[in-house]
Amino acid sequence: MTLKSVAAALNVSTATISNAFNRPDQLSQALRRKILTECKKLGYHGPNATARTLRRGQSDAIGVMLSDPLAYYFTDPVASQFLTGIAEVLEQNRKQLLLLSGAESEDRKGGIESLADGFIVYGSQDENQLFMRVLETGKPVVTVDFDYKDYPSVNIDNYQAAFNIAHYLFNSGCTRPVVLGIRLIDSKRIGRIVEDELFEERESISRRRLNGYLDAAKDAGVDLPLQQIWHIPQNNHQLALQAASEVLSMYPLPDCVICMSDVVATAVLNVAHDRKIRVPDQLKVVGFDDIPEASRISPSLTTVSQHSIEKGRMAAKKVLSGGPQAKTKTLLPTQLTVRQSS
Amino acid sequence: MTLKSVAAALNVSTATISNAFNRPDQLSQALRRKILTECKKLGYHGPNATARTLRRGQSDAIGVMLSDPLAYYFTDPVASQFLTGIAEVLEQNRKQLLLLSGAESEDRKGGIESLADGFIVYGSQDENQLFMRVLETGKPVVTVDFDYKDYPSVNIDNYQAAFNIAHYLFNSGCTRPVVLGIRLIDSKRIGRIVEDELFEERESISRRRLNGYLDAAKDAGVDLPLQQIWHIPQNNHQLALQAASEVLSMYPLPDCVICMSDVVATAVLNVAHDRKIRVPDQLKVVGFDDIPEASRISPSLTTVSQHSIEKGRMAAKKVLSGGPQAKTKTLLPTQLTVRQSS
DNA sequence: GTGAAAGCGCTAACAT
DNA sequence: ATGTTAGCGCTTTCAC
Repeated sequence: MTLKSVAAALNVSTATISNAFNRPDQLSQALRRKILTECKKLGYHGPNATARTLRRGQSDAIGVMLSDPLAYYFTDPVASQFLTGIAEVLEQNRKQLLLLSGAESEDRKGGIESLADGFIVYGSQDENQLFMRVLETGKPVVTVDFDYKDYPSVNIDNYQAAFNIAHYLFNSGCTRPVVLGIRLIDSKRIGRIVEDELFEERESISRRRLNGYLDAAKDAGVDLPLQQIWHIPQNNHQLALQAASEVLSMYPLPDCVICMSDVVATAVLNVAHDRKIRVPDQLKVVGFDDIPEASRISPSLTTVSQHSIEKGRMAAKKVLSGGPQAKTKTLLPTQLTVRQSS
Repeated sequence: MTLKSVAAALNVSTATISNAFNRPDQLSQALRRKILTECKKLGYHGPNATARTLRRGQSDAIGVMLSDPLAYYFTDPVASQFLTGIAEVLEQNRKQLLLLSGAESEDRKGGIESLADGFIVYGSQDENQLFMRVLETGKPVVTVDFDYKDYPSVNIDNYQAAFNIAHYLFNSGCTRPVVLGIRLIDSKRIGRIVEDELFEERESISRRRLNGYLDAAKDAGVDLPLQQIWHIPQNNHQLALQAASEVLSMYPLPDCVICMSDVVATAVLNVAHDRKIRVPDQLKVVGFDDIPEASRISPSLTTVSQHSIEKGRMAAKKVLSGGPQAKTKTLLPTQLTVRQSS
């Protein structure tokens, strides 16, 4: 069933069939209705999407690109919320959502850029080839959680938010903090940071947050030496449990654990619970993100609320409206949300 | 940059460029290497995916179709795990993942079927037009969590699993159960089921689970009348909280709440915690699915473990290997996982 | 080992 | 209001 065969069957030209589907004003109501009815009868459900895309040079799809493997999109609560926001807006605008992985294997990525009309790129893409290629297409690109040149972006102020929550903590009397960081260095191991590892100054989210914590400590006169800073290679509960387990074996116990994500913080809460460490009496715990579980868990989690769904919506709106007002860099607000864990 | 223009620039035919990318054996090593190098220099990153798809009639993408809006994919923990499993297998096999919503608006869905080489259809699709169209394509289709004619499928035995967990509960002395069901009837309201509403006998997951609970009750001589059965229109924490709140206001309190999902069960646990109802002493709570949060929450949740990730993997493997051994209906095992909440 | 050419299914400019 | 036609970028058969 192709447009052509349908045209033949109905004794009209292909253009007319095409118009019946795409430009109702180009033919009489009567004819259009008749065509549509016949098509349904024949089992023709509209123009082939691929051919249409090729011809129009437009796919009605927006690509969302992450540097991690695809599975991460579904596993991480923050990524999930972000995607929820995107999906919502795209659906309203009748666009398809194409999930792209920057970790795509070298040979597989050929020509993928042409499948989408615009791209939302989530998370830093140093050296990612696919990202560079996407930029070359000249199609709308919005970066999220990082900045690239003059491209529009959606971000939060990671430094300030981190500063604020640490500041709050140090103000409530914490003096022996531990920081649980994510991807602070390029290593698969879990553990303390060693001096020179932190040397390379990348502009990652983690680094910004760390700087916020560090400055807040300095401000408050709290000692936060390198060996109190831990690295977890990925934001994942399993790994976080392991790190938490080690951290809560320290003697003396820290009086607070500052986590770079709620996923990590919930793991700390779990371990503390198992070991009968009382939160917040003996130990305060704070996270970052405000994922849904943060308010459900007991004790509920003090954290930095960032509206990840809104981030997704915002990013989607920006790619869709290629207009100049969308060419801006947006900084979404965050908020310190104090709950039971501190 | 098109294959043609590259061919012109390098003074070879388009076929040769195409071969350089797709069939290394069709030209000399030397020439191929040279072409590839030149292409990189010119900024040509491989054949346009759309044109390639059109010409080959193959997209290297697998469509995953859900009856709910796209956002649901990312919001529901079970769907997320399922997708994680799919993504894993597809990535290994270098296929793209195309998220499709059965709730696609009428006019938007034209020709989408052609975008994927095969389909995984998740959750019952009564009357869904897109589903019917997908079937018409003749491409591989795997149904998950429901069956359709002779198509291959991946399922669990919902009846038996539900029977088992209820049986266990009634054996541990519960006599005043409440069931919290999801989409038992076609209504947006939260509340008890009224007699005739349940009349229409659909083959939904919920209905199978309900039948399992009901038969287990009968078996154990426990009274489980219709007015102890509640309906929640969607598997979502918010709605579940509301239902839980009403259920836990009953007097006398039920001695157990049987939930059709862990999302609902965690909501019950939350409300119980707020009201200082002691679980499991005063109230036992069980769920279904075994989502990650089920083992983390306190008290941890007794539930039916189904390996949703494996379900995804299985489904993906089936679509990919169109072979006859994949034409079977698979029933994945489930397991009663007893934890603190009962 | 390499090139010429047909055509995948469609849309849009132009002609009638 | 409807029809004719070129061509989107590619792959593949066939000829050389």
